[in-house]
Amino acid sequence: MVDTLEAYIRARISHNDTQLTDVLSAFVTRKVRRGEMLLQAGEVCQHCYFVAKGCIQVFVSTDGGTETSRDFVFENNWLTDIYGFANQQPSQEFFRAVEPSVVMAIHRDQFGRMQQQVPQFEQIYRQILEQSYATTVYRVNTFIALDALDRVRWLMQHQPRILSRLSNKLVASYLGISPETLSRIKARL
Amino acid sequence: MVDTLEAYIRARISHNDTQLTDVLSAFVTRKVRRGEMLLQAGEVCQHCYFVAKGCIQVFVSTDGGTETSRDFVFENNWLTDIYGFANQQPSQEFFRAVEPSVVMAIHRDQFGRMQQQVPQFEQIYRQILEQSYATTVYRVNTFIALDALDRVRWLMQHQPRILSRLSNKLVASYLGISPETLSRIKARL
DNA sequence: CTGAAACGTTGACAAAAGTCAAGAGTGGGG
DNA sequence: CCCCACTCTTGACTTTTGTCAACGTTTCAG
Repeated sequence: MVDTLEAYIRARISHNDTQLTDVLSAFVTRKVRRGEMLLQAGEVCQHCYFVAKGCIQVFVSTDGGTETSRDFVFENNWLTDIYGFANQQPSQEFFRAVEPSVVMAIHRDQFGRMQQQVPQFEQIYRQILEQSYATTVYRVNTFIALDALDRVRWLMQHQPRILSRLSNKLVASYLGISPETLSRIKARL
Repeated sequence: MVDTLEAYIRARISHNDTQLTDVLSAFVTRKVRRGEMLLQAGEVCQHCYFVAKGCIQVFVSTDGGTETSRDFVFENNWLTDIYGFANQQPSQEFFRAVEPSVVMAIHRDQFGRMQQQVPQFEQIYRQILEQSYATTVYRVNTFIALDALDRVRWLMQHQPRILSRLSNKLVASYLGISPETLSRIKARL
């Protein structure tokens, strides 16, 4: 699975092979079973993950037990509680594999070391940060304004993968609507 | 107004006075009238602003003309379309002064120069990025799950300034509810 | 100061979405 | 490969929120 990560990095930064090997060896491969948690709310996130296979749900849980998904991270994407990871603050979110998954994990300490040793690593971090931020801003702008129907339409246009690959229950938790409403909306499209 | 920015920077980075002067001189002071736009959707954001006084509304506009506010940036905070600013992409958002305001503007070219010349500048940028990201994540997690009443309660707890300082219409556009609903909710609290 | 334009409040009604329940369908762990 | 737990769908009903309208209040630009 390290090849997925290697390809990702090769495509993005200039490098020499020694450095690339160094970077790759800082990552640990980890299999995650369906339903298994990678991070619990309240925990301080110590790892940055590259999802090599599968899908990780990022969600919050209310007192009533309702779960709301902020994001689904598929293969070839990064996953971490960025703010908590950088500032050693407890996470408010949970990470859970919703498919059998494989992640490449780098510990915070190694991550810091890499940032100092490999300048391009810093660049990648900033790219991830900027990209994640842009995605989240987009999500706020879209969803505060739209009703249930338009949210589904938006998802069909911008994230069809979420609709086709995940259960209605999960999709509904991403859209902030009930599964029943989602079911009815899909029926009349 | 440059003193506001100077205090902000002094409080955050180690420096020598020559560097600080260099940094400050890269900024241009600009008065913004109430209602005046600092950025139009579709435009590429060329500046990073430090709001020294007043309040800038960050919002999107739907085809129907409905405006939804993603953020209100008060004095002592940074304002830019981060993704578009960094990647020279058109903005989807508008920036508008909702109070008579004063901003300190730094052009993208100067910004890049400062990042190279003053290492701490890079740190500040990353801080802003991480902070903005965290805020936006918080907003998504909160609002997708909550109904109108709980959104208002959340705002009272976390952003009372928005409630007390801005008009009901603006607050409603931030909460994603109608002004009438907000008015009714406030009446029975 | 002042008046026009925007804003806030309230009521009546309509539309959207949630809740609860029950039965059919499905998928993945053993 | 099969069965059980979970999910999906549909219906009936309730609750929440939006919309439209009317009118009083505020605000700020000239």
